[in-house]
Amino acid sequence: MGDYNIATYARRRRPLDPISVSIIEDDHDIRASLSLIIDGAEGFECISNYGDAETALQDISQDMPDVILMDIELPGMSGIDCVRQMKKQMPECDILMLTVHDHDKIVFESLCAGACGYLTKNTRPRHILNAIREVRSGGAPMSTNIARMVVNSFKTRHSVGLSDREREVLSQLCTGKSYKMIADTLFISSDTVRSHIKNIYKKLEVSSNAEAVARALKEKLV
Amino acid sequence: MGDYNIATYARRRRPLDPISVSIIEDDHDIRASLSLIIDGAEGFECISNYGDAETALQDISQDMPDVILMDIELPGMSGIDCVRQMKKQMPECDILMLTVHDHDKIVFESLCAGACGYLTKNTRPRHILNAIREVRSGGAPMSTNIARMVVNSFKTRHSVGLSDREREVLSQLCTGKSYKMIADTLFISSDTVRSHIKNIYKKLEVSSNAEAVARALKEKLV
DNA sequence: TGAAAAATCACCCGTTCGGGTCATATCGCC
DNA sequence: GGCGATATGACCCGAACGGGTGATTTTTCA
Repeated sequence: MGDYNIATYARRRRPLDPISVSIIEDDHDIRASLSLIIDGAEGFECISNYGDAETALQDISQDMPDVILMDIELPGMSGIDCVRQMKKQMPECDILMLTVHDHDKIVFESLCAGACGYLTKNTRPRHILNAIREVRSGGAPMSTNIARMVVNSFKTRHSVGLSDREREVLSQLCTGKSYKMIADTLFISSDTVRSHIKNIYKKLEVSSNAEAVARALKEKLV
Repeated sequence: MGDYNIATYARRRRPLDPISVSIIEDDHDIRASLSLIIDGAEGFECISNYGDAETALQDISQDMPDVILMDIELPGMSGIDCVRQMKKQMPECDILMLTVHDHDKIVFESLCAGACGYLTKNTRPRHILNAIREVRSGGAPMSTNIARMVVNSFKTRHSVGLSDREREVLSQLCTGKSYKMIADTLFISSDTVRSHIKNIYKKLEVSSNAEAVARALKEKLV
């Protein structure tokens, strides 16, 4: 803990130090070329690399890198679980996923675990270096298609054919209010609220309060 | 509708056409310089610009731009509401927010409304042109700090001191299961589930199913 | 104009939920 | 060894909820 603070302090005091990078990637060739790319560039330093998550988790706190490049498909523990652990050990460290996967689930899980950026493996060397610089200066570098995926995930979907009033009631429900409280807020009787909610349940194909709230929030219906 | 499809078809067939851009921005000077920047660049064309949302909404369907640059602070209807309307009229059109605001709420509201990217106004002219190109090729250009803000919003927070078992029960609750169903899933009695849930309520400071689910999902506790 | 959809309200009935209280077993930690 | 936190379980009670049925009014749209 003491060491940790000193390291952080040193990094802040000497911003012209090279950015130190660790690589976690099971393919030896890719690991070697990433290493070369980073060490060969002005202002970057590859201080360690690992072929699996377990070894990395054990040893990386000695390295204290500024940035980690993380593959997802590793033997044993996945790169995503590894991110979760790493972030507990070193919350100040920026982790960039560098992987072939570009499916929603994997991308979002990585970001939830604490990754600060997400590059697909076809990214050119100079773009990788740019991304490392960018993440270190407070950004979140992503491949273009990943960025769009991330931004699209915010879009409110109105897929289910709820009426305006029903959406209004549902959004009240999502604040955790009781029928009575919703009724008071919308200036209608609580029987009317019940009536709306029964219709909402039918349209959402659910049968309880919690289920409706869960669907509404997960699918961004409100 | 017919016109709309023809326009789309034409755009897809002739990718070398300049990218057509409309600007919605109330400051005349900024509007004029953006116009100049875009028209002065190879491969771009500024086909229209508006000083307020209402006029834009009325007339822009004639312009059918590929990309819209949208300010947020407009006289009358806000840029965010304008995005919502525009997206209904022209779902294929990419909208980039170009504004001074960089507060969470405004940024996320913009993206929920359907914006495909978000640039802060200190963005350099050539970066604006890059962003337009990027959004047109399926990306989601954002200023670096905005990107980090967006990515951070995914992070699972474990701020509230729930025990592992409590988190497990809560995550079941968030799927909309009844106490009985959770009990069966976790192989415990439903009275135990109730007991856990009562403790969860205390820790989350809530007093109902819906409220707990809402907090858990909104604050990403599970 | 006239049918369909949406919004409003009411009542019944059985089930689930929320709050309270209490008890036991286990685990980690000082 | 004992204290606190956690996990497990039970019982009671009243309030809230879910499902069904039915009715009136307003809005919408063809």
